[in-house]
Amino acid sequence: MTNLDIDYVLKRGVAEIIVEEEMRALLRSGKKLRLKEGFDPSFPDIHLGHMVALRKLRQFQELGHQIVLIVADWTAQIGDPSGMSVTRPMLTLEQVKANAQTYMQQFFKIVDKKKTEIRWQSEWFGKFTLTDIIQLTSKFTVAQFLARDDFSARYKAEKPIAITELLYPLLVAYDSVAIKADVEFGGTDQKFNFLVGRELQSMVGQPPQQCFMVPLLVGTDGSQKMSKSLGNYIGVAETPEQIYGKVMSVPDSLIINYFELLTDVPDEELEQFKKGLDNTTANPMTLKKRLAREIIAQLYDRKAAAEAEGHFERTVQRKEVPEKIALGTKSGKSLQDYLVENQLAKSKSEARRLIDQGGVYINDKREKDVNYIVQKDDIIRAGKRRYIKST
RNA sequence: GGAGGGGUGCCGGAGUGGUUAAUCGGAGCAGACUGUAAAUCUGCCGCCCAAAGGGCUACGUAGGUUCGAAUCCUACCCCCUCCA
Repeated sequence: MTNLDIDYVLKRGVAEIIVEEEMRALLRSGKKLRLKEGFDPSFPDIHLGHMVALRKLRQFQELGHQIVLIVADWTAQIGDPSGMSVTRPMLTLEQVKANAQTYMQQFFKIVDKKKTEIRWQSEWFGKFTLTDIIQLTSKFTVAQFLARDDFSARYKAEKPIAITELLYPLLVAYDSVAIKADVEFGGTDQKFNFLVGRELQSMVGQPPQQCFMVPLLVGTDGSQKMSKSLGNYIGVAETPEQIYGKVMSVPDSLIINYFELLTDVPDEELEQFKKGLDNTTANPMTLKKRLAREIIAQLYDRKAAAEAEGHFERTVQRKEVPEKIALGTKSGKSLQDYLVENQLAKSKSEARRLIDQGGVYINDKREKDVNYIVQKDDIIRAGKRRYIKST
């Protein structure tokens, strides 16, 4: 991540910059820029989708700029309208603090802590009065807000839009004013919010922020954007083995995209990868292994990446029994009961199905008898890769 | 205040008296195949009984009609849209 040049930072893995020319001018000016990044404490887990923007923050830090991380303890209560999620539970102060803690642990795996300033929304919204809110809301019209993609889509689809949701972009925009942001970072789904921030800043006489948007990363299912609620995510806090495995399970069609957004493998090399995949001279598996290593190396280190790879090769590719196997409960029960007892199956019916379908192995031999009595030190494998050893 | 629409399994969404544990899609799980935990194909996919098979619970909640209800009736709760 050395000799970063501005073109690379502004082009690689970037969806849109508003306004690119102003952005370049700012970078040339030599000013230390304040880069805004918000975080919703109801969702403290960071996944690779977030990592795309965080990597950009990191690059800007290396160019000498300042990150301002905003803990959105107020807007968390509203919920980002783009999520269309159910009404959120109100978080207690302790929960918010705990989540912030968790979040930052993950955040600083990618972003440099020393060049980050942390601010809480409550610093300014805590003092907000009704007058402030009326002033703020009077600056925009309903039509402007309904123009926003997901609002209009929901409106047309006769889906509900809470009034507080209209407030969300305003509050986020005000954050930009409060911290005097020069640039705001996020996914393309944040465009509207960013633009409101930009507009609000100029209304109050601040130079308007630049909007730096990265593409939304597609999740491991290969179709929808990566998100925790869809279950198609790879969390940055997961173990190297988990990350490695999940990266390998990403559809082959996403390989190049992931390299582009999540690694610094040079563009020229990616060009070769692409050619190789197109004319099938490159094996997608090999590329994904590289991809997995690159990602893990950023979140942990090269060594962890190599180890995760070893683990994958042994357990998945060569189907070897892993070195360390969790110990199960006492032997002497029927296999069916034993699976349930050790949570390898949720119910007896499920255990039966698993056995009937040939998904259970005892000491490497498929066991089809649900009444097999589990012996001491049996190594039981349920499904592809869940192992347990009886005691 | 008025009018209308709706609440079904993890999610989406069919079904409007029996043949419905409930079409279908997605997710998930398993198997086969594969240089990948990719793709593809096949199967499973409420719970319980060793099983052929059987039993129990389930379609917002509570009652009712009926030999039989997710489907009909009554009350209640909740959600959405439109008009004002």
